[in-house]
Amino acid sequence: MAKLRGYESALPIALLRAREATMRRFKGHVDATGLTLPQWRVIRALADAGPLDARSLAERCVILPPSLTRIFRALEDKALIETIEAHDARRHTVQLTAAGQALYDRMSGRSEAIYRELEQAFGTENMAELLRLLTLLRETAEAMPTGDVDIIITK
Amino acid sequence: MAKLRGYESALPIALLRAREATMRRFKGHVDATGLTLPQWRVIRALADAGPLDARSLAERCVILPPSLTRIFRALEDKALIETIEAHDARRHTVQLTAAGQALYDRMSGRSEAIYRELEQAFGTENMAELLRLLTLLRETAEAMPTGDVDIIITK
DNA sequence: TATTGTTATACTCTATAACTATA
DNA sequence: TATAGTTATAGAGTATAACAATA
Repeated sequence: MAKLRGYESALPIALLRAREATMRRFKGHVDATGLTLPQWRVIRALADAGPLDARSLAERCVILPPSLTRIFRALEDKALIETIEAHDARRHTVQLTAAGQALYDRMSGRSEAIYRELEQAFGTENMAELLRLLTLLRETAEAMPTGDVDIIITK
Repeated sequence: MAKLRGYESALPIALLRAREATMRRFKGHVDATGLTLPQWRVIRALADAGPLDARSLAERCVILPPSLTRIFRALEDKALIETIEAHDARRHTVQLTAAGQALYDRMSGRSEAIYRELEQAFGTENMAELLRLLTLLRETAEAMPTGDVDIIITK
């Protein structure tokens, strides 16, 4: 049996470790808000895109629906988001409150500074290329058949 | 206050989403072993590098020490790893058992096939470049001062 | 009937501090 | 004294299935 590529260069692990090393730089900054990282992703996604429903947030923030339900509750308790009524009453759509937007605004300057520092050390071109490849990889993987298909077919 | 780069292109989020999309392809495969993803990372790291102590595994597998203690217990209960005595009795060093190696061998062929399929769709050059950049990013981030320094200094 | 979320439930991981053992 | 792990503990996320409400 052939040995797998070296552990260090296995793709999912390289992604995990790169993320861990990067996040470490932002972590204390997010901790200071009293939010967890998934909660912060929700705030940020809403700041970027405006009101979103649960499905969109679950996908963009990589959070499962049951977790998202709890996160909605936590963020509404903190008055950082609020539910708005949608045309389709099945959809749970939320948006930032003024307080949520203010929190985001306070954070964004510092986040940007951390990012610029990292970008400078890593190289502007490297960063641009990495972001391009990460997006392309995601789109490629999402476009591929799931691999569970054969199980479904054999039923 | 300047708006952050778009949510989609934020580095930690791009890393997370790329990993999620990639892992989805391997997930069912790992599930079939009855191991969790962190447990599987430990098996794989040991298969790649031979006996390792807790500190090395925690770092390579991105697992906190308390989690690792439990994972050692779970994998020893399954007889996939075993503890070996080290020169420094403080160190908890483990290695794969024959059963652990056999499990890894059974998995590696299928893992490699999934990887090749993804690599083909993504492009061999893209994959090589992405892995290079991920490693460089991690090394760059790890080499930078932690950013907590100013807090320490101000005390 | 299909879709959108929520609830229920069990398990694992995260995270921090305190503690034990060894060097 | 410093280091390596483990234990303790609280909390959050993961994951699946079952359910409720709406389309």
